[in-house]
Amino acid sequence: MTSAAKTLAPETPGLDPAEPTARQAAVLDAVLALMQEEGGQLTMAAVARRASCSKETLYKWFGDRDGLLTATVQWQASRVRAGRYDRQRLDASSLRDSLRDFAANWLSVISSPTSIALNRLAISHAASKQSNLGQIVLENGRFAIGNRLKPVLEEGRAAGLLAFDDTEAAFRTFFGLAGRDVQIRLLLGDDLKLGKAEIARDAAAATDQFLTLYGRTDQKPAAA
Amino acid sequence: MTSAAKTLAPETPGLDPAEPTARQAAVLDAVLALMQEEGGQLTMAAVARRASCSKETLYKWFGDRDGLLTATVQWQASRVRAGRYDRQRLDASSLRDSLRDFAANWLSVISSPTSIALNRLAISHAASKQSNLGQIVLENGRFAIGNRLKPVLEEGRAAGLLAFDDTEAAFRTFFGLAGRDVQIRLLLGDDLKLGKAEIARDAAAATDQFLTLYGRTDQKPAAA
DNA sequence: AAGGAACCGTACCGTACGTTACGGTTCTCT
DNA sequence: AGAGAACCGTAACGTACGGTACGGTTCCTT
Repeated sequence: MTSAAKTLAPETPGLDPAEPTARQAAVLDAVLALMQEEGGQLTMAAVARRASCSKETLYKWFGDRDGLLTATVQWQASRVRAGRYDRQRLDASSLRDSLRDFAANWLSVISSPTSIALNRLAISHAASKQSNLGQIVLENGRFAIGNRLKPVLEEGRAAGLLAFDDTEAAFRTFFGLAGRDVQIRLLLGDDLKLGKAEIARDAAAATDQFLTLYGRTDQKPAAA
Repeated sequence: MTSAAKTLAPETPGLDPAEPTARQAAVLDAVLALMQEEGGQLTMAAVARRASCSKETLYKWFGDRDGLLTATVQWQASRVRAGRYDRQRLDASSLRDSLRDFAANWLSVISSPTSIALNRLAISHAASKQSNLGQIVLENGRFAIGNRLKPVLEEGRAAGLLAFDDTEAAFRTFFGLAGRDVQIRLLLGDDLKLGKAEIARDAAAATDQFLTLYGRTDQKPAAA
């Protein structure tokens, strides 16, 4: 923590989170791959070996081990930007579809090996208070999905499809209905198996429950 | 992992999880205290210093570092056995009270510094696959509350107050409604403040939502 | 009181790993 | 082609920490 660890890619000025070069991205992918393997040998030497680069280069690019891990977390976060929900005309059916997509997408994310490894890493570091990995993961996970879903909820309310006072509270209910015990079980090593089918089913169930709680004129239209 | 690490307290035979002696319990409490401090110096030397005992004794009693941590987790688990819910006659009101108590108790547990530290530790170890701390924590957390709450749900169903097919699914919904994003945020270091008042309010809200989803003839009896 | 077990405090050992240093190679620029 | 930067592979260094050894002290047993 003494030396550089500031500018990640000097050749692309102006970007603060610092877009990594292709080679740097390959290194970060190596880190991601490495931390998903159970043996968990996440050492600088292992990263250098896996990425076929020298340790000197790692330190030159990322400053220290913490910088490398932070860059890795941000790198992964930067490509989860998928799934924009363009505002279409909202009726009961499209709202339900949107919610289902959100829930299914979220379940897919939190059950992916990458997310599990990343969250474990960030949680470990949150214990030692040595970095802000936890904040980064939160910002790109729980809070990011909140910021993307809340406009949908408010549009649903504006369209008379949903009824709630506190958007945040409504979102947290949806979050709980969708996620339930999945994330904590996976983080603790329970081998919960979540296939596409289960995710789709659970996302639909959570959405139906949410609409039961917050839907307005909408009710059970014998969906399934 | 080469030497002892089997019988924790030879002077109390017959107990498999091995009730620790008073002195040993003091050591385990030192570990618990140590892992709640942010600096997180959870080394054998630090434990010995904190507990005013020698490292040699630690190794004699617990075998190795992993044995010490496992004993600590089990020690903490052994005293969360509080909150037995004696089956009283179940009416709508007492069921609602029971559910609120469960939710409030669970929120208190997961927001306590001890639980946070313990879960962080277990999650870190789940990454390295080096022990079964994760399983122990799951067994005494998520699954323990499930086993205690499910009978209540089934009594509620038997009494005609609740309607559901799958007890496990109903419990998981309750779990999600109560916990929502609380645990993951706390584990990742978000400084979410949960006082008694918030817990009581959130537990009541979760219970009301659960009863809306699963209650039978029961509805909003203008409780508050 | 004598013997011994248990235990404390400290010193010591070996290893793992973060970090730095360096020689040799490849790539870039002019 | 030649100079210099960037980088790879490997070696070396220092420290932190898990685990062990040992002398001295307390306490229990007989």
